[in-house]
Amino acid sequence: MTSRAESAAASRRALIDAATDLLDLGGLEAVTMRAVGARAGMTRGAPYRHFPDKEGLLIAVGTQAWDRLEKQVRALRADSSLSPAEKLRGVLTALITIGRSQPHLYQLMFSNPTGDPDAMVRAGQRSHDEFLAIVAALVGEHDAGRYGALLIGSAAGITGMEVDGQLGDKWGTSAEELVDTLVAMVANSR
Amino acid sequence: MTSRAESAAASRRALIDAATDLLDLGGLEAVTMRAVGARAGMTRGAPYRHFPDKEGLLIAVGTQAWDRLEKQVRALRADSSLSPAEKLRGVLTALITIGRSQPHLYQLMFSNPTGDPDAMVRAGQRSHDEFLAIVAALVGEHDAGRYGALLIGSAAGITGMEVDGQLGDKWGTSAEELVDTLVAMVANSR
DNA sequence: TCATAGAGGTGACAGCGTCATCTGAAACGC
DNA sequence: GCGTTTCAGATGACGCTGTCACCTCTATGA
Repeated sequence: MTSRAESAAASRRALIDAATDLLDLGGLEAVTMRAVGARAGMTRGAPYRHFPDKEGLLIAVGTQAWDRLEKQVRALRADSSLSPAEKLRGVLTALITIGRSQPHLYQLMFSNPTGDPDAMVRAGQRSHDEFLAIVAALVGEHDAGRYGALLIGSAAGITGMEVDGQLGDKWGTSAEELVDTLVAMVANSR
Repeated sequence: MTSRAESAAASRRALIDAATDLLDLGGLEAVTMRAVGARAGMTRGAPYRHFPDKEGLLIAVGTQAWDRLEKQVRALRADSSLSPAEKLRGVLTALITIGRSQPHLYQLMFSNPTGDPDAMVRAGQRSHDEFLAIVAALVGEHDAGRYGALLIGSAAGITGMEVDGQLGDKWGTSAEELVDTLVAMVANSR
């Protein structure tokens, strides 16, 4: 029934899920290898059977989150009932939603766990490719890179402010309003 | 000559400088209370005479960086030889420059050291106020908040991508080009 | 059937943030 | 001028962390 490979894969998944839960519940400082092991029903040394070190585990957590986002973006792109601008708005809204519901995970996705400078970048590569296709449909192939980077960077920064609670009180606006403004500006600039 | 208050202030400054140096040299993980004390010519317990804990020291480091930026923004705003759009471009470029020359400090400025959710926000308050005045001169008082948040968030996100080295190879653009695009879009949207 | 590989448990170590306690010198009341 | 207070800094200690070496046990494969 439970072959060794199966149980190893299940353990790996349990560890990633435990780390994600701890991240959501108590932020990055709550994610200790000991706590992750305990929450996954193991002891402190067990995670090292599946990940080289803590950073490796965190990269796996971020990769899983990027994979989930990629599926959403892919679905949006395939939805023929939406206009290019609506698809773009959908992607940026999905980003905001992650930021709001899982702020610590969101920060991890856009962070750079010391060491490999672009491990998390690679994790988000497929999402970025999907996103680029949506942007290209709106502004054309030639400007897709420039506007894509502008939109992703802007959305990331805006969501970051939203996550830190800076938007509402201080600037009197919301992340959605800013994204709408941004999409409208890009669509008009063509 | 060196009264007690003076030497205490000097020690405090030395500790902040030491922490900033360590941050620049080896990232956040290199900033340990022990190393900060040692670099400032003291022992590990000494920093606790000037800061309640490590987070307090980091907030002081971030506050100092925001204060420096505020002076730059203030000077830009006062420079009557610049157009509103040029002033805006100058501020965003200053942000990019910090991100490039002191990436870890930059991340700290926009991070949220666990605990007080807006300690760093308060640190940047005066910079933000100065910035808001510049934006208001460009898009009018009514839309200043919305466009100000959009611009700050976008610049922060774009610089973050630049810091992580994502811009050049992957999207084939630069932070300056994106900021120029952004400023042009905002100026045109009026 | 038996050797092996690999998941998981356990003891140990150095480094960390932090605190209680001690020391010495500057500041202050008289 | 002298005793007292205050406070910067030094030091020992504690619990927690990431990580490793080593041990145990069981599914796997010849």
